[in-house]
Amino acid sequence: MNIFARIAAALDGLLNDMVQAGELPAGLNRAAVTVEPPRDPAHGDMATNAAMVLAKPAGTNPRALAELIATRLRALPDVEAVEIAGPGFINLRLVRTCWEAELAAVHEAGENYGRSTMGEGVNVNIEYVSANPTGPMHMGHCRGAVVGDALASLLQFAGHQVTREYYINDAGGQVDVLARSVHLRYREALGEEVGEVPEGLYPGAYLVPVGHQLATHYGSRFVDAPENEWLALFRETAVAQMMDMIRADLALLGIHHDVFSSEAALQAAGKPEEAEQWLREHDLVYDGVLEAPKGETPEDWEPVELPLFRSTKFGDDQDRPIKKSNGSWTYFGADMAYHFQKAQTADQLIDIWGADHAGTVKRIQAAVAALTEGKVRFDVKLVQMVRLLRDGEPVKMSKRAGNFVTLADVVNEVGKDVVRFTMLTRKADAQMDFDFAKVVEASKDNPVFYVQYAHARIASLGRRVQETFPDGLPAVDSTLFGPEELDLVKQLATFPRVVEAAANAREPHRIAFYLYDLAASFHGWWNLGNDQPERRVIVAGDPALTAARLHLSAGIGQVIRNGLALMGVKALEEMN
RNA sequence: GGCCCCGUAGCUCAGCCGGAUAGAGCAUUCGCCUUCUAAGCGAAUGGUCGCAGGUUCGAAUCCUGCCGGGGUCGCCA
Repeated sequence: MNIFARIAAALDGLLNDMVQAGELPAGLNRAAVTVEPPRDPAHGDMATNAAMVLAKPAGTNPRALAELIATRLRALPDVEAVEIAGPGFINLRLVRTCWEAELAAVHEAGENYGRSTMGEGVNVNIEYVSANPTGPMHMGHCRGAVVGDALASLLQFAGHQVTREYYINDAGGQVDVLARSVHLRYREALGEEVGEVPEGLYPGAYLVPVGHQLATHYGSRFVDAPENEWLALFRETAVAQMMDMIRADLALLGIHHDVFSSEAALQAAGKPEEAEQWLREHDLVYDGVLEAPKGETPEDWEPVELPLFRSTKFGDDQDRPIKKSNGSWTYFGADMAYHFQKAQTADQLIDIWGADHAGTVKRIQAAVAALTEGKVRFDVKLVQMVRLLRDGEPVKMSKRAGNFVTLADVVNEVGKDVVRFTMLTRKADAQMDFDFAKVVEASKDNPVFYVQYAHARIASLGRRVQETFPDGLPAVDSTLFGPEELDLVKQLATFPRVVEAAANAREPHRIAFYLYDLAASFHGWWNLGNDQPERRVIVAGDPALTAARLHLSAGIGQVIRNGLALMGVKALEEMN
């Protein structure tokens, strides 16, 4: 239990005592009562809003109630001072041994410091990436991949059972296009002059080897054969190889999914039919005709009767077709069944989507709400687009000739850790720029560098201290800490809170911001030693002080490593 | 036209399930250092939190309506 939760629990117990003593009515809802660090550290170590929240339902005023609570808080052994301020805040200051103990707890827990049981083992399925298996990963997929993966790690660390899943869209028209593109490369491999790849087919050279392989394997038997004889075979072969490429690309980023689900397999197993039947029985699917979209009507608009899901019952603007007029499933129809399937084994679902699919969020949430009867928490996290820049100039990309920036290109240029960290330096639903020059810049305004630099400085201490104190150091005496050192410990102590809050909000970027703040505090502390050698971590001639400061530094390093681990970034031992 | 996201300092962005004088980096200005604890350090200036209402003891945060930017819009994935 972290230090804030511990004080919150003590407060809760003390409120119970007040009920017993008749100072508070029984049965008050305490859900809104918080214990958190105040915005201004001058107010103390922690603040609670208990008096303000409970005063009205208790029929008293905040200041009077605060007095009663404060009296009991003062009796707690961890509490050094209590003050009432503003409209009824209760500010408390903890005894310093609390913080000394917290630093010890960082060392004791090590890589587990910050781990939480908040998730209570709840089973969360998080689906991310799910790029179409028609080519290598490009930068458009990158952000969602990193955000999804970091969120998965974060939820795990916060006590959830996490499944990382990838949905392979191997059943739609695009994979047929892929198969036809491969057929062209297959003919090419057999010596045919194919010239320029026709419009509408995938031009990328990455399909050449697939064509070669098919040519080697099957010879010329499919060259002039009708499409129905080779389409499925070519499609499956191509998809399998594209997925190998995608897995390799993801591996470059350190991403490994637990489950790969195939849309084709889902359909072959009759899952969409099952979902449809269940929905029809509950009058949530009916056969109907949609109105033409408002605004401009498409020229080729023809009213058709289709099986429609009543998503309007769940807040969508329009009911949505689950099958096309040719009888095959729409993407939504299959996706609905897919989510239904995921909900069989998971307590909560999360999808990470590109913002270009924002328009379809309501219908899938409606479908999940319908099929699970509202029992499964389901979040769709939208990840906004990333603009690629080189020295401030937008990187030109044309889809033609496969001239797009691939994920592999970027990772090879700036490195996995830089890509991952940078993708987490904005909240997911805000657009961001990725400038090749800036992300590798060695300066204070590059958070990647700044955090890594802090860790490298700490790591350097371990190497250097042996030169200064070859005979070793005495045991740690944390009573030697001054206010600056204690402030750093207090900042470390908020890490478990940040983890829980970030997991709860499904916002992994908060870890990155926390680490940046922590690094900034560390650098500030470190810089005190610039003009005052006695303020350095390693103080020649003072082994006791050195031991204490080294202990704190190592604690900071530990928390930085733990945060970076959640982001999937390796901490550097030295800068190069 | 509908829907979704965003709108906070000159710029790029944080702001934790509403909380006490709204934060950081860059830029600007002013000092310091020119170092071997490495690619600077310290400080100051700077904001009607897009606008207008509403809910609340209390709103950048929640609700409604506008304005501006981006995205998306029948059976594509």
